[in-house]
Amino acid sequence: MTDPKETINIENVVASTGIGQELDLQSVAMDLEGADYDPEQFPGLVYRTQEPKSAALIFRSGKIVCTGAKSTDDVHESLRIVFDKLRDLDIQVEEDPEIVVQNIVTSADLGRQLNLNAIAIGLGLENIEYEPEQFPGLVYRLDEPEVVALLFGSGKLVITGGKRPKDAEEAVDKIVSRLEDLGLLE
Amino acid sequence: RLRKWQERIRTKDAGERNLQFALSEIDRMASALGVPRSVREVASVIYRRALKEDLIRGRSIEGVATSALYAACRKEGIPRSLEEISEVSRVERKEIGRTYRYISQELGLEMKPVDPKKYVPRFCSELKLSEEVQSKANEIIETTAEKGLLSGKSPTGYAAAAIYAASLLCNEKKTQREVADVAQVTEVTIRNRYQEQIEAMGIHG
DNA sequence: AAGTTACTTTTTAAAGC
DNA sequence: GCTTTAAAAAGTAACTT
Repeated sequence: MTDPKETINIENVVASTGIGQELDLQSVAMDLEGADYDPEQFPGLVYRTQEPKSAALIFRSGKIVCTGAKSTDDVHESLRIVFDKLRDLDIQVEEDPEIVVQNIVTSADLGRQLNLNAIAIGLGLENIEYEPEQFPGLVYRLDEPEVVALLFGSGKLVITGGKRPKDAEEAVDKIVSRLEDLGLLE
Repeated sequence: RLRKWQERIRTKDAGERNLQFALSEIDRMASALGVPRSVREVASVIYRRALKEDLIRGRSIEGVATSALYAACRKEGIPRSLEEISEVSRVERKEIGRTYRYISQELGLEMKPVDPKKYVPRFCSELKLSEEVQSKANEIIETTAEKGLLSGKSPTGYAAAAIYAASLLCNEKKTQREVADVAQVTEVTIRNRYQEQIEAMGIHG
């Protein structure tokens, strides 16, 4: 039997950083090829990196948000590319700006089908949200670690809201043990 | 001081008017849906609780009133789908769903997931199907749900597929389109649920 | 009927309305 | 509250072919 922990896969990492300098997004948009900038729609400029794949949102304040990376290493690599592109445009960028991981989205597989109706009752209707007319997943909010888990009938799940890869592992362990205690796994 | 007193009266009047508007809207929608008086009363109680707990701030009165009615229908065991509810409300389906989840959580309504069987009598009646078909549909729902087929599936689509299957088994066939129309789901959904259900029942149709 | 695209849920930062 | 970005899960829906 595969340990559900070993099925954990990081799907998306969101991080924030800043170059410590104000930017004229209009000119950055003109000089940076592939940049999408529509201030009427959104105040940030969108710049996509190909390898590793990610999308960076660059703001007038010089703050940057990076999304779509598959690991924390990829976040750093993507942002290094963004910093270099800005330097190519003669924009001063700090040596290495602090990068803060804000959210990690993970998927995992419990390896067996789940009876979501029974789980909703078992975990306590006051702690969960399960509205199959609106969304097929059961929403389970954990306190420790502070993450949100989406459980599906297939046994697959999504863990989001964590800041460290370890948060997802701890969450999966807790979910597995709670479901086992309730006799709702297998 | 006179001004402050007038302001209080004005505020009180405004609050009274808002409550009256919300309750009349619940009444109007309940009538349009044809639900019994007990449901309107439960909806009124939920709305007043939401008002007392200050859950309406930042939300529309109509949105909370509609959500209270949706919750009341479920609490009373005669659920209406969000699609049906949105047809008698000027609030869009997505907003009703969001507001419902919010007040449900905040008021601790502890709503159980909707049992698809609750839709069988009304849908079958609209389709003029016999008691026999209803029983068969209920049997299909119960048996297949026990096997875990219900997880994550919409209750209306699940009920629609079971009714379609039962109508075939009882020689009172209704087309997928006819059932889809009363349940307000697509034929594709009925087809998908139907296939899973007959397979789990060991039937070959 | 199959295939594609797209929307539902959750999370998170950013600046501005 | 909303706007934008990414990503997974599974269900439902609306298109086209």
